[in-house]
Amino acid sequence: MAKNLLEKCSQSKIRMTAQRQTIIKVIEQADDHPDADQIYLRANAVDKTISIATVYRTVRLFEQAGVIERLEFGDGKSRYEEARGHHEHLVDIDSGEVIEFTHPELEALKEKIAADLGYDLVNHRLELYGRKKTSDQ
Amino acid sequence: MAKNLLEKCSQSKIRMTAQRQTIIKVIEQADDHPDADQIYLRANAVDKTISIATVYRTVRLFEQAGVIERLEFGDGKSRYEEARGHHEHLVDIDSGEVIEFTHPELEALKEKIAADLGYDLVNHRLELYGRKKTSDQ
DNA sequence: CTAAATGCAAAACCTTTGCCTCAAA
DNA sequence: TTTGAGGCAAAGGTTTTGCATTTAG
Repeated sequence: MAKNLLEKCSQSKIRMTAQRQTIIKVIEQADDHPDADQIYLRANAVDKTISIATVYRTVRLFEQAGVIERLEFGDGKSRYEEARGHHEHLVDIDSGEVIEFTHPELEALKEKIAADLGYDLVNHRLELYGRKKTSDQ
Repeated sequence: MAKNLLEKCSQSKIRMTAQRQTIIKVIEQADDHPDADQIYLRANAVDKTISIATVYRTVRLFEQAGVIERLEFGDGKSRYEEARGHHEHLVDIDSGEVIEFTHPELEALKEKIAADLGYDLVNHRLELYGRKKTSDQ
C-alpha cells in the first residue's frame, strides 16, 4: 500500500513533473493548513519556475484524485492538507491555531445519522470553533 | 421573547429600512439556503431599488447581530438562513438538495470533545455529504 | 511523437468600499 | 437635525482560463 503522496500520485496515474514534486513536498512538510498562496510562496522559494496557476491546477488535480483534502475555515480561502485517516478540526478563535482530533464515536454517529436519513455518507466536514478554557474566571 | 426576524432586529437595535424589511421577508420565506445573489434577485423582484451592495451589507449586519447564520457548502459562496435552533445539514451530492436535521446526542458529543481538548465551544459547523441509498444494487 | 503540463497575463467570480445622496429616528 | 443607510461603480481578493511553449511518457 502507498505511503506518501508521491506514491499515491503514481498509483492514481498522475503524470509527474518537477513542479508537482515540489508542491508535494511542501504539502507533506506543512504542519499547518496552507492556502493556495502559501503553498505557492513555499514552493516558489524552492523552484522559481512555479507559478500560482500551477499551484491551483495541481491542488485541484490532487483533490480530485483524493490524495489531498480541501478545507474551509470560513474566511473565504480554501486550505489544503494531505489526505490521511479522517480527522476533524478545532479552530482556536483567538489564535487561529488548528487542533486536529479523531473521535471514533463521532464517526460512527455520523454514519448512523446519514443512514437514518436514507443516505450513504460520502464525505463530511466538522469544524469546532472554541476558546481556550481558563482556570480563573 | 422575539419570534420573527423583524422583532429580533428591533431587539438588536438595528435601524429598519424598506430594503431591510424586504430582505428579511426573502430570508424568512426561503425554504432553501440562498446565496447573496439569490437573495438579491428575489428582493430586487419585489423592490427594484435594492442593490447587491445593500444585500451584502445587510447579511453581514444580520450575521453579526446573530439573527441569521452564514453557511458554506464548499462551492466558494456563502449561503444564509434564519438563525433558529441549532441544526446540521446533509447535502445530497447528486441533486444539491440540503436536508436539515438535529441530533441531541451529536450536540452533546461536540461539547464534550471541545471540553476534553481544553476549549469552550463557541460555534461549530457540520455538513454531511451523501448519496441517496437505493434498494437495488 | 503526442498528449498533457506550465507560465503569463487576462478574465471571471464573489465580496467590499468610496462617495455622494437620501432617509430613519 | 444628525447619524446611518442605499445606489452606483470601482476596487479587492481568490480562483480559473486562453494561448503559446515546453515536457513527460
